[in-house]
Amino acid sequence: MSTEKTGAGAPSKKPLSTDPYKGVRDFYPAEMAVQNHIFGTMRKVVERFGYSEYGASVLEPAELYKAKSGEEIINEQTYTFIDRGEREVTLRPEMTPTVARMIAAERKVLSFPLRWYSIPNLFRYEQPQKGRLREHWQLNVDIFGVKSIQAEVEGISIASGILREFGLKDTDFEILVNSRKVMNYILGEVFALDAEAARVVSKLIDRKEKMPASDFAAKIEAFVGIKHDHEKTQKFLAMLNSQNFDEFISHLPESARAAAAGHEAFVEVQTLLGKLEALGITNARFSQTLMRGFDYYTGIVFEVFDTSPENRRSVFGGGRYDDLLDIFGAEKVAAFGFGAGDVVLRDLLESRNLLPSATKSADLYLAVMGSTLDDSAQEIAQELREAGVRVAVDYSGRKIGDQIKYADKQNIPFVIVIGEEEVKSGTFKLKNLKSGEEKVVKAEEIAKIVLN
RNA sequence: GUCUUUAUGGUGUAAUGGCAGCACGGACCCCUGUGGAGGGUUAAGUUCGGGUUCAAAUCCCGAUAGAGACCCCA
Repeated sequence: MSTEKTGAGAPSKKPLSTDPYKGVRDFYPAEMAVQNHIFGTMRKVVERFGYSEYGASVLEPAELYKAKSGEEIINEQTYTFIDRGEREVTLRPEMTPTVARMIAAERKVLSFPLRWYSIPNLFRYEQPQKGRLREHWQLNVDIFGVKSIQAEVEGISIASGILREFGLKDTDFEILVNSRKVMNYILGEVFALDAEAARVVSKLIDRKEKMPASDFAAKIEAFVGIKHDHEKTQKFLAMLNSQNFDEFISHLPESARAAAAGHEAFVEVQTLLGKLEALGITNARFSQTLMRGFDYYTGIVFEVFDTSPENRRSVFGGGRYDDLLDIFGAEKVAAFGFGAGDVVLRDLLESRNLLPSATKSADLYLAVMGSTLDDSAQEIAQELREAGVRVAVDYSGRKIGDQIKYADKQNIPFVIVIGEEEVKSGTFKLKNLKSGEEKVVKAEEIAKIVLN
């Protein structure tokens, strides 16, 4: 043990682990470059739609998350602790309550509509698994103050636009759309389930794909108010298995069909799909089994899935939540938004080879012939930096060959060797490491060639 | 919280109860104004804590961490 060698008599301490905390990641420069690429692409697309970035602390009063669900139990999947002033504090597990809080606070001052986005890190205490860690970053895009379906159209266009910007084709992903109003109507009115039964059945529907069809059927039949009515159960299941909206309607009980087809919520879904298609978004479709876990959604909900079965988790998800400001006693604001987590997105891009390859830390490396020339090299570098070139200087005093080797390993494309002659004459041999070419240039020509 | 599975230098691996080895990578040296080469030197490892055994990287128990599934999903 190396530690035991060191201390002469001193009690040896166990060295600290270099592992990051369970379920969180270190971002070494290579991973950080990927992360920056992901965030940069998101920002580019979102800002194209006129959205402004906001931010907030990772710490929130725990009550913010209790208030939302109305349940007493603070969710077990949060990091919650008591601070030195006896306040109960939670590391934010999602951004929506925070942004709702911010908007409620400034409700009277802000002019709507607001188009806001943020890329916060979020925490949840759970067992890490594919696509789920304890800390992740999530793009949050929200539009406030737009009641019309155009908010949904815009939000889903952004989601689609981001994935396209990453290089994905419309066939690589699909956008599933449902409506809380549709499902409330179906479960509550058409199948006459009480609120509790509707809630349980909603959860079941959400998990439908995770269990054998027979189990699912048995649970549906056993649970809900359609107990002992086998025919009705079959109808219900057939409805859930529908491939499209028309089929879905056709499986409703005869008596409800006409009313449903004309129901505002049903019309809304179809309108949305029509408008998306008109914008060239061809991969959106109705999905009656899409539920989403949040209780606060009030209308349209959507999720984006990878069409290859490798990534089962939704890449993006969101919906309309018009009532969330209620808990702050603020006047209602219409809201539609979605989140896009970095973990699942990264998995998706990686599986399709759409992540950028190594990035360069500098454009030009100055190899220096001996440390007496360091100062001269600094001066040359400084001038080039003023011209916008990213320049790094070698102070190692190593042999030129080694210095060039280093530049190559760092993926720096150009090298200039700084020696007595160069400093005196002001002309340099600019070496392109990719091609091996070497070109004699004057100082003022360097920037142009390197930045090209 | 539950289950499955894994854990050997920085990385990738070998050693199936009997000398912890190899490759790549790192540092240094040789080659002294031009890279990926070669030669040489060197540092660096059995995740942690128990147990079985004459003997443990190897078998057993526990912990921790990774991967994945469940639960949950914010």
